[in-house]
Amino acid sequence: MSRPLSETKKTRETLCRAERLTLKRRIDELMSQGQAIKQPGMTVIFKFMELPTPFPAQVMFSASKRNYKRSHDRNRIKRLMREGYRKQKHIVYSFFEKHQTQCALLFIFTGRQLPNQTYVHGKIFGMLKRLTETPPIPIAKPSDHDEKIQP
RNA sequence: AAAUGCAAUCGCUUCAUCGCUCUGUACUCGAUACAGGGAGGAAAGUCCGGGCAGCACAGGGCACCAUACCACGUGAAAAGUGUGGGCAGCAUAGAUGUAAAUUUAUGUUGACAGAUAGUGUUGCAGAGAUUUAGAAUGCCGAAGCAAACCUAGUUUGCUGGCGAUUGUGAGAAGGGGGUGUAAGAGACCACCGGCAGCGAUGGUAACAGCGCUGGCCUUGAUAAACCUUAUGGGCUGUAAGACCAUGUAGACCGGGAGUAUAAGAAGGCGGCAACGUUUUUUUAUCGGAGGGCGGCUCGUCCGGACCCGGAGGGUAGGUCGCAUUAGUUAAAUGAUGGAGCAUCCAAGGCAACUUGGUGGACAGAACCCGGCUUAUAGAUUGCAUUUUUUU
RNA sequence: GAUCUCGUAGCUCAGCUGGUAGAGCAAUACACUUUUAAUGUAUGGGCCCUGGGUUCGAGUCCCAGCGGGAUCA
Repeated sequence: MSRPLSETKKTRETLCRAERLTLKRRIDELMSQGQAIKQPGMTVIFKFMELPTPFPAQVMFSASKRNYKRSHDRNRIKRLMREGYRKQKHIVYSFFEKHQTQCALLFIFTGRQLPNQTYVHGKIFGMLKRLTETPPIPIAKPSDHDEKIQP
């Protein structure tokens, strides 16, 4: 499963399919058992679990249909979030690799108005910084459900 | 030149860096490198239709639904749509005319068959709303009866006659004129108008104008009320459907039906044999129970023993369907910067324009195709009308 | 992707074959009561989701849109 990655692949600012969360069963598990970090405008749900990918994390992005009726608005928000994550993912990648773990991430945009790139970029940066402050759980052990959300 | 209406087209361009998706090729097989493709006019709404799939192979009649001026394309097709035409309405302009109006041209709009096949509805108002209606305001005093008087008659009242006038209403039984009459009325006459029928002419046709009738004129509106006529339509929908994998209950309850007939072949058993019996299978006849052809019925097909209903149990993963160079299964087109081109704002200028700033309409394919509808900053082109300016 | 329903007073709903808008609760005022509640009487409140069309006349019929809700193997 986990083939050793070349050093260039890890450091380059890419986001291919193996780095995205695509399986319905795993998404359901993340939604029901994951922990959440909330900030105004954005929420992150994450869970340390074993993933069928050489990358240390898999990610997905979402925007609520209730706040954004039009599909092109939701598409744009997801594209902006994907761009921000792509540029800054090395922050969490190095952190996860140091602790020998894998993590599933779900970014939910909860704002009301259509944002621009700099706003989303800053939000993603703050989120990733706070992720590095959480105590990671090695993938060998089952995750603890009753863990408190970090302030 | 501007504005408005209609029709049509476009709807940011380009460069650099980073990144996404599909296909192909290469090798050290990493999801690495290279090459190529990569969102609209509406992709939207799902309002119509087709491809395609299932319901047995998609049959007849009724019911139901849809459509409705004509010709030619497109289409399986009523349709829809394109081009051209006919008719009707509206607007503008011109001509004739005192005027009402008529007519011509241009533009534009029209769910544009039938109300003389039948049924229904037509509130309120009004005398009366469609079986030759009705008498409120009215007109008449010819005819009949009665009374009075100045008694061959006149007046008044009642019976009566009338449908012109006023008024109501969306709509009141063709128009104004004459004859006629007690008063009146298409009751009659000429003209005009409408409808129907017939005839010939022009046109492929819709239709047009013309002529004729001892014809009808008592016959409003509504079919987007039922309906009539003509034409078309079987129903359900890609969550259709096919295959693989996993799993389960051929169990339970209620109801119904009962294992056909004949011939041939093969095997088993009994018997010395003829033969008998039983199982499997083929053909022919019959086709009960029940079911299908999603409304009913006819007709037809399946059905050789199980069928119908109830209540439950189980699985809910994958591949195909699925794309002629967009293409996926949490679903790809983005970000940043530079230059240009629009919009908007501010300042300057008589103006062309200059400087600075802002910053790009509606909107994102999910099986495909055609039509319709809706959203749309702005730009361009054509036609028509109006206004102003110049020649 | 497909199929189907519903928009009427502040709320929940009637309104059948077209004729001009109704019920219950709520609100306001008055009466009763020391006061409130309950009760009784009266009153107001609607561009019938929006825009066109048919018709003398549309909540109702037809067309298009907007918004809510439900279902599918």
